Amino acid sequence: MLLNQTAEYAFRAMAYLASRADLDSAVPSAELAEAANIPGHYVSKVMRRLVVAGLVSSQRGHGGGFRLLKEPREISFSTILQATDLDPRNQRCAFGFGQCDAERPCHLHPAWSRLKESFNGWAESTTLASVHDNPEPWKDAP
Amino acid sequence: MLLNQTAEYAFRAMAYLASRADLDSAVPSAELAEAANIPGHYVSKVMRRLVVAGLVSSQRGHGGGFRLLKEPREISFSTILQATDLDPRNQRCAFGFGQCDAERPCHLHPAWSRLKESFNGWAESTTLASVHDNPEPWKDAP
DNA sequence: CCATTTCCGGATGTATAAGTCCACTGATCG
DNA sequence: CGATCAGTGGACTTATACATCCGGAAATGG
Repeated sequence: MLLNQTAEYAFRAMAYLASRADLDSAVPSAELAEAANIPGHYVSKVMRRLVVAGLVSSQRGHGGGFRLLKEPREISFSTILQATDLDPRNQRCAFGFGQCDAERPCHLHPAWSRLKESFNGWAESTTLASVHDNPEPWKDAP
Repeated sequence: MLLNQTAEYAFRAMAYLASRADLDSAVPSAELAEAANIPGHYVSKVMRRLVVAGLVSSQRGHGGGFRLLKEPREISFSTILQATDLDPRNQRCAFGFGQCDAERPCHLHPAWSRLKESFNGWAESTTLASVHDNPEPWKDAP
């Protein structure tokens, strides 16, 4: 619930990119797969979305790989979710029917709005800079 | 995202049960399917979970159906989520690996905790009583 | 009792997400 | 240039959630 598998991968990959000392060096997909615990052959699928969304750049050939296009603190979780087609902004009301909206709300619409607002707030106010909030390095994971 | 399809059905079914004037009369699955917009043959699957969880009772035979076992205000969204195997309390950290927990948190664990706390708070503080917050009746949906 | 109603639950089918595979393209280095 | 490296993207397979089907069991009413 909350996040799907592909979004999780995207977050971990982005967090890994943001956690490295040299943000300008390229990280090949094999390293990303290992570091962010993403199935080897699935990395390219995940990263492609982030490239298309303009969050990371990709480079082919020797010495190529992926790198962040912005500062970690400029990349909100919301933009990562948008890149993985989970844009929290256009989620329909889970409780009403197709036509439930602000003008013709269902019985539970206020409850839905509260949830959505709090999720949106979280996604927009949290950025990759929070990678540095926590001292535990990724490498500690066995 | 946020809620899966089965959980949505469960919420709508529960909301319909809570919305009726006579809470003690039984509602057959055919009526639930119609009212809560659940695929006809899938209603029993959804309702079974709610029965097992002790939120509703079921009765077979003529005049049978489902009815709430508690007052709407006693039924929190959290208990409905638990009934549909989406217990928000035991969701692992989406950002860390398998071994990410409070003692050995990953880089993004604080961000995850904030999200989880806010979701838990919402699910526990919202009840089916909120069905009456909104004047729009379900029947208005074409 | 018997007929009917309604839930029960396993077996089965379908849609979508997740994951794999591979031939291709572009970049780099010697 | 030729060898190698690394992302690209389409085709394919697998896993999981969603949905359907149907025989059966309990409850009710006549």
